[in-house]
Amino acid sequence: MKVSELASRVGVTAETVRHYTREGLLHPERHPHNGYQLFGQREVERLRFIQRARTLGFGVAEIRDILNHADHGDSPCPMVRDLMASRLPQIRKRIRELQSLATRMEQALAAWEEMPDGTPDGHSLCRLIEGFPEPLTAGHEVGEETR
Amino acid sequence: MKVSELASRVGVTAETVRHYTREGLLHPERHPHNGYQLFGQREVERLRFIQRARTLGFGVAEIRDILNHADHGDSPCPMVRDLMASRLPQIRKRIRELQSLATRMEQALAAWEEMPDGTPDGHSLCRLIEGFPEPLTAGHEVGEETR
DNA sequence: TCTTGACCTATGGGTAACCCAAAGGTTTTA
DNA sequence: TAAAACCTTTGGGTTACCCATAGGTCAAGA
Repeated sequence: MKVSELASRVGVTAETVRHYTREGLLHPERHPHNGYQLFGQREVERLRFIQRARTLGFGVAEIRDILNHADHGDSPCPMVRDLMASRLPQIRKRIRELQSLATRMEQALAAWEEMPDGTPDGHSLCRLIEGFPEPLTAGHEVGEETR
Repeated sequence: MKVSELASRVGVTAETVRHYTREGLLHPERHPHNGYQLFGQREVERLRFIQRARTLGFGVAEIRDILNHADHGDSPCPMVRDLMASRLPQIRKRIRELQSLATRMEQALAAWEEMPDGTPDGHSLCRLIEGFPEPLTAGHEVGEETR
C-alpha cells in the first residue's frame, strides 16, 4: 500500500507518515519504477505502535530508539520502563502548573467584576494582570516547560 | 541600565530580554555612541508585567498586542479577559489529557510487574506499549496539543 | 487516446519561545 | 595596557508536524 492508504488505515495524515519515514521510524520499500513508498502489514502495526507510544508521552526520537532496539533483537521494555518512570514526575509537575494556572485565571476572571477597566494612565497596564503575584523573581526552575 | 542588569533584576536571561525586544515588547533607547540598549524603571515594570502575563498563559504575540493597546491609550483589559475566557477551557482540556496520560503510564508501570520483558520475536515490540488501547483510530481531534 | 483529477515525490519554510555559538566591538578592572 | 566581562548582530537549533510549490505518475472516463 502507498502512503495515503497506510495513513488513512491508522488515522493519521500522509504528511505524518512521511515525517516518520524521514525520521527513520518507518522503513518502506520503494517501488523500483516510480519511487513510491510501499508499506505492508508490518508497517501498519508499527505505525499503531508509534501511535500508542506517542499517546504515552514518548517523543519521536525516543520511539526511534525503541524501534531500533527491537529491530536489533533486543527487548526495549527496560528502556521503555525507565523512560516512563523518569517522565512521570515531570508530567505530574506539569499538571500542577497547569492547575495553578487555571486557578489563577479563574481568580482573575472572578475579580474582573469588581475592578474598573482602568484605562491606562501611563503607569498601569491592566490591573487584571498587574494585580497578580510575581512569578518568584528567583530565576529559573519556576514555571518552565518540561518537554 | 543595560540588558544584563534588567535581566537579573527581573530574573530572566539576557537572551530573553533581547528576544522580547526583537519581538517588539520592549522599546529600549540606544546609547548613541555604542548602540547598547538602555532600559529605565519603566522597562523593569513592563518586563514584570510580561512575566505575569506569561505565567497566566499569554503568548508573546498576545502580550505585544496588549502592550500596544495600552501604549496607544486604550484599556487592554477587555481583550485580556476575552483571551483568558477563551483559553481557560483549552487549559482544562490539556489538564485532562495529561492526567489521562499519567494514569496510563502508572497503569503501564504497574502492569510491568506481571509481564515478561518479551524479547521481541519479530512480531512483538514491547507489550508494555502494545497492550494499550489504541488512540481512537478516528483521525483528528483526539489527543492533539492545544497551544 | 487523451485529458482530467487524484495521488505521488522532494524541498524548503513556518510554528512558539526562547537557547546557544560565533565574530567582533566596548567597557571595566587589575 | 591587557585581559576579563559584557555588548552587538546573525544565524541555526529545538518539537512534531503542517503546508505550499513544482513536477512526475496513474486510473478512469469521454
